[in-house]
Amino acid sequence: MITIDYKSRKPIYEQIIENVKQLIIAGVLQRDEQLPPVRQLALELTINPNTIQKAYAELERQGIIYSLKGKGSYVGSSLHELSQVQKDQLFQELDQLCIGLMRLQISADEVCQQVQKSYQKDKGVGQ
Amino acid sequence: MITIDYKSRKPIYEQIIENVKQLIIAGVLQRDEQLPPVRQLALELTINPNTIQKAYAELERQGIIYSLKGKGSYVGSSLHELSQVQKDQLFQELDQLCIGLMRLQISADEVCQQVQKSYQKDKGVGQ
Amino acid sequence: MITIDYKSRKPIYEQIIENVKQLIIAGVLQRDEQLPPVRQLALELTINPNTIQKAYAELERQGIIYSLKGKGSYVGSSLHELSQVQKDQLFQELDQLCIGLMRLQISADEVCQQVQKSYQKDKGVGQ
Amino acid sequence: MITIDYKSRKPIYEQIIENVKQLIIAGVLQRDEQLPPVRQLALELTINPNTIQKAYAELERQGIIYSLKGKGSYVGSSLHELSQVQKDQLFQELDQLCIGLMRLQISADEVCQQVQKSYQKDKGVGQ
DNA sequence: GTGGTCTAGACCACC
DNA sequence: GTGGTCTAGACCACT
Repeated sequence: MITIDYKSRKPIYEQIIENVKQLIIAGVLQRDEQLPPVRQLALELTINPNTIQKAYAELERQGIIYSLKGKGSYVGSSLHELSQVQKDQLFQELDQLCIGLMRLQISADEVCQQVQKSYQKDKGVGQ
Repeated sequence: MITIDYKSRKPIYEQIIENVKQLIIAGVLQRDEQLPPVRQLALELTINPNTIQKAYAELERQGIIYSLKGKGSYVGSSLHELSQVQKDQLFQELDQLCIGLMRLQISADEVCQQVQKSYQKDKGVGQ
Repeated sequence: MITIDYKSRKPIYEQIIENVKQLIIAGVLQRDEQLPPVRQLALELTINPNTIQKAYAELERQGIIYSLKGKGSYVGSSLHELSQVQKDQLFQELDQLCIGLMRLQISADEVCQQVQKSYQKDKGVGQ
Repeated sequence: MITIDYKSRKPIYEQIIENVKQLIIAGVLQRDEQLPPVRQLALELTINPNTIQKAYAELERQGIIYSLKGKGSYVGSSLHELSQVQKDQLFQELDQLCIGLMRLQISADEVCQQVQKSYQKDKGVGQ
């Protein structure tokens, strides 16, 4: 459900944060549903529990999830414009990327074709 | 000519390397043309000269540029498939981005429109 | 009668212990009087009965109360200097607090005024 | 300059956060002044550097300080109502404390005397 | 078993 | 030398 890119420059704990947010937006994780326990997720991803803990702590600080000591972590309520913020962030990254692509004399059309290809390839992955 | 994103996670010296490569590929910097001196570029970007130095050193190690002690740094000759490698890297990043966008239920078409917009906006910047 | 601060860092079962002790010292709970049954108190405070149980167990270990299987828990006899120990603890906390207040350039007089206000506000609550 | 109460229930990293905030408010740490480096402070307090790091990270997140990789951490600018917030928090703790003190039949006057004593004792410490 | 905190020690990128 | 991230392993409080 949650995938990590170990080669990425983005810290693992931030990747987890992004992942959880997206899963909530996509409706995979519902309101008040329990998140995978820290240790279990650590085992699944073969990552140190502290790293998961850091991600969950930040999610709680943002009001995205809430934690009950000794019980677990759960999807919270304050998710209003989560989706829009995420989208803006990704579109901003896309913008940066396009600057680089332009400099390589790559046409917008070719980029779009590549986008279509990515969508085909990953179809069904996030569902 | 060279732009730095200080908020980016990508190290400054790597941003410089990328920038120089793209400028060479785009033909802005020609063969045997002199690169901006380390100190001057450091002043322009208000960056520590060591950081520029590190970028230039790596570019020389890769054979992209050559340096003449006491004279300056110049665009080298071994640029064969520079372009293709760069393109592959950027397309891979684009791929990662698409995964996130799909999860937000954003259609490939909307992404392509955004790409077109970016191209319009930045037209002429990199030239 | 017993109040819990769920946001407090002090564990719930310790808060209960403190509360019971203070109620005994204040004379609200008399010698050999029955304490609220574990399950009832759990319901009132919407807390896990185990937590109440843990508090009562510790109170019994300290000799403050005694429990009769199948009957209930009762206020015990060994209460000699309970009051003094409690007072010392609270005064120590007060001391810590004053250090922080001093650093904020808040005068002792202003603190005292605040103390008076607290006493006014809570008058009758603990009785 | 920074003091930790190891017996306190309040996590060490939170105590550090409070301490730094108070030092800034009291004017001991000025705008753009460098904070003690993570490792140095860790040595002074004989605390793990990770704990200091956690405190600094949270302070940066709150906009109280800013960090420059490889250079250091510095006092930031967004300190507007820091003082008032801190005061409110401490007064709230004081309020809680008074409730306990009242139950022990300790008069407001006696509490105030104790406050005066604390102020005498710690005079000059925070300066 | 679950989250929260802390220690010890390591590596990386940047200055 | 400095901040940022991560691992490994531990203890505590709560359910």
